[in-house]
Amino acid sequence: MAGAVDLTTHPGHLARRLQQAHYLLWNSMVSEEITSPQFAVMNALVAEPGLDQRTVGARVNLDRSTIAEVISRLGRRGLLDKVRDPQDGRRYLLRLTEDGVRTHRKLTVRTARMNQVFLAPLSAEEQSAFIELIRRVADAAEGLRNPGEPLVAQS
Amino acid sequence: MAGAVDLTTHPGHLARRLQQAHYLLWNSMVSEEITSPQFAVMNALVAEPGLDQRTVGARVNLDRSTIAEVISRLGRRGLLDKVRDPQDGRRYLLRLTEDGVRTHRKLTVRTARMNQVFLAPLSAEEQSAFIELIRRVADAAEGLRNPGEPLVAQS
DNA sequence: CAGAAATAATCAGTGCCCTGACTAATCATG
DNA sequence: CATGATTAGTCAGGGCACTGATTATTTCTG
Repeated sequence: MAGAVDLTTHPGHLARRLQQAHYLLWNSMVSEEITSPQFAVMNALVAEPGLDQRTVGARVNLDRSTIAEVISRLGRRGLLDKVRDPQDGRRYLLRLTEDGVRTHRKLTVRTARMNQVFLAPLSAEEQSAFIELIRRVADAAEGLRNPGEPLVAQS
Repeated sequence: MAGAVDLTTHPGHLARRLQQAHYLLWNSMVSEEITSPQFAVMNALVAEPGLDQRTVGARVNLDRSTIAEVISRLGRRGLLDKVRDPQDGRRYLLRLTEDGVRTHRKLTVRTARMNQVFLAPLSAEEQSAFIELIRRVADAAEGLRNPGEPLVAQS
């Protein structure tokens, strides 16, 4: 074992394991059709209908290429509509269809149940700490890449 | 915003963001050639040379398909050797090449630096808590899928 | 020892995630 | 108002991650 490190102390390796574990739990408890990133996009459009792709991507932390794929899949399933912005011909304005809204509502319930199961091994205080610590590390790391961009809206 | 949930309280969404943030930091601070999962595989083979694919996968939490791809890439770059097990013709026995060992050693140093930067926003106590909480949640969620399999070696 | 069950690896198919190069539309400046 | 810079979206390419089906080998059992 000369030279090997203990990966269970490496946050990156743990982050990957955590994400995979969540992926599997989502599949078994929430949906086999809609993925967690797809739900995040739908959720952003429930909060703010009519956003363009780029902005949705910023809201849910998906880059321009990935958001395009996710949106194309949601569109193919009839959960979302794309319309050219008449004011700005580069943009597509996105909004959920009736079906999309219904699906989002249904998954919201299941997601809450899944979150409980996922966090069940922790006490209530630990759950809050867990959420807060991850958020701080993720925020900081994301901030390293977008040095200029303020996190709160800038008018 | 009727019906939208706050994703910053959803551990799954945070896990994805954390993993992505780590991916980007790895790319800029450790290597653009070798990925974090590839490093994990190499590390497992430094610890236990001669493992077969399946077992390496179990050590680093990668499924049979993914581990095959990762190993194939490492093989193509000359970092790892695959030899049929003479005792069991189904298995491939894996071990790093000289170059693989050298590369692992070099990345180990950089990985340690990256971990410091990644965790820098947390105090020392928070860093320990962060690691421990993620590990407990990931362990528990992984346990949900492999009900029978004990976590420690079983003879 | 032959047929059945189990196991290691592969393959096809889907989806997420990034980068770099490209197109089309808009905006800003001279 | 024309040219250049910026911006929204697409596309090609590489890598990670899963499932279900298939192949080859070994093991278990009658």
